[in-house]
Amino acid sequence: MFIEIQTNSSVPIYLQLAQQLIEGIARGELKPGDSLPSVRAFAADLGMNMHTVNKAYHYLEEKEFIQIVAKSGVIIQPNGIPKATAEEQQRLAEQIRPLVAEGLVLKLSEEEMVDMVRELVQHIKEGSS
Amino acid sequence: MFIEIQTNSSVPIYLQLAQQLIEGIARGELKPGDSLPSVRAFAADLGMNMHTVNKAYHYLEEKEFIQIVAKSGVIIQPNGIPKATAEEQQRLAEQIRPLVAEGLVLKLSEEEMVDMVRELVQHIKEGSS
Amino acid sequence: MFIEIQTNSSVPIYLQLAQQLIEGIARGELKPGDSLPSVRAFAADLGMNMHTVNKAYHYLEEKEFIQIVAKSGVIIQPNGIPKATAEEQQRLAEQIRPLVAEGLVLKLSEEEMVDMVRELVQHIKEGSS
Amino acid sequence: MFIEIQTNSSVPIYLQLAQQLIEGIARGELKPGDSLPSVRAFAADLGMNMHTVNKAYHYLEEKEFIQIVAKSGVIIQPNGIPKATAEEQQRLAEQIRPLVAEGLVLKLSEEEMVDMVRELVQHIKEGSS
DNA sequence: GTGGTCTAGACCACT
DNA sequence: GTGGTCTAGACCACA
Repeated sequence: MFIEIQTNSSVPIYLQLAQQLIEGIARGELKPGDSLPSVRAFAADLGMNMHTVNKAYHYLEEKEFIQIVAKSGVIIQPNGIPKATAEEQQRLAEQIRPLVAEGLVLKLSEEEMVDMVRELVQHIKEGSS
Repeated sequence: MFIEIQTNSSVPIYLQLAQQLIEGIARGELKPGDSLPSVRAFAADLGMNMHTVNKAYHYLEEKEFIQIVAKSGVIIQPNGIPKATAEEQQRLAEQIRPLVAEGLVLKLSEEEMVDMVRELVQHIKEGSS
Repeated sequence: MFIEIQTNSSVPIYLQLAQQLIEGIARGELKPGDSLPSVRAFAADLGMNMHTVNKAYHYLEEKEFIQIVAKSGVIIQPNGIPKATAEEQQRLAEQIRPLVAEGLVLKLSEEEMVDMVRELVQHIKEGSS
Repeated sequence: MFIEIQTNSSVPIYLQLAQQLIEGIARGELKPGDSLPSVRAFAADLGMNMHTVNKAYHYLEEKEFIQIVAKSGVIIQPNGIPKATAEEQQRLAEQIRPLVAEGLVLKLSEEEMVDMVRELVQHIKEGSS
């Protein structure tokens, strides 16, 4: 699992890390029950602050994508991650909404945006950037 | 043009304002050449600070969606907004990517996400939230 | 004498007008003693506010490039414009300075900037933009 | 790095600061990767407001002369600043143009103006005012 | 009356 | 401790 951080991005480092772990799960590279490195080891590995890795883990725990077992380790949700609730879908839609609006202003057609999503799905599943 | 701000959202107020103006443009409610309220009038109207409106305006100016004509007023890009360049599309896709990844983890199918985008397009064009 | 104003420029309109009149003088199109349109006529001609033309004229008067004779008219300095004093040269240099610095940061060589100036001199004398 | 601000100049304070930082880069005193003071520390140092320094930094960031790494600090563009594009050269030329025109009106010869530029280059590189 | 600029002081997210 | 955001209130240049 390669993690690549853009230090000069406006996206916080902890979020970039969390998002890349999410992609790892989406891709099936990280499976239910798999364990993740300890905060300390991961931080050392990635050359970032322990707090930052910790924050990424807690972000994923809040979404129930992982389980943090104190003094033991971190594992991908072992029971599998349940299908999005209507609420979660709604929340996702609200986050995508301003981007779709911007696309429309930039004169992208509905089909072009749909294609963009389809391509993203493929890229994520293949692990290509 | 109704603007609705969530003061307790993690999305900065200036961004929420900018995004809703973008939806207004996408919906065709704000047409090229239309003028926007003065920073002061708008701020008073929305119950926020002048500088916050100013920041939203500058954000939109940077995207070339509006023109700030110094000491005169603010208007929607009068020449029309050009179609997204490949770069802009790429940037949009990168912003949507983590959301698509999250959708996949939440076991949404490609079609479900495509439908989500289609619905968003309709909602934005109709002006419904 | 064609005057072309960019309404969406950050350079104030009165300054753009004044600068173009200065180019007219530099080019020799406006000669000592030539008269300029009245504030009222010029404003109507250019579709701008009287105050704006007035301000441009006063700007040029302060530099002693023109003479405003109350209730009579505006003429190009009839005695000819004297060569820059050391002070005036100094002031010009100070205004050019930050632009030269920016050129250096952008890795332009001294010669490239000198060429830029030579070309500008030619363009101004020919009246090309 | 000495910064000298003229409070009674018509050039905004934030711009004066930015221009002097640009000179620092041009002079090589500020090298790629060097860090700049925090907005607060610099503001206190210079006796100005945090927001004014912030504005100068954002101005330089827009020009891609520096990088603002959120919540971490500000550094001189670490990859080095690329050579001016044709567009950037054009923009610079347009800014210099009215000054050259004024020089011509003040009967400066092409050579005198070229010398002025050459001297400016020397002064900037030496750090003399 | 408009946006531009500046100051002052506050809270927050991130590292 | 850093930059990001927000509020508040002021003066100025421009149209």
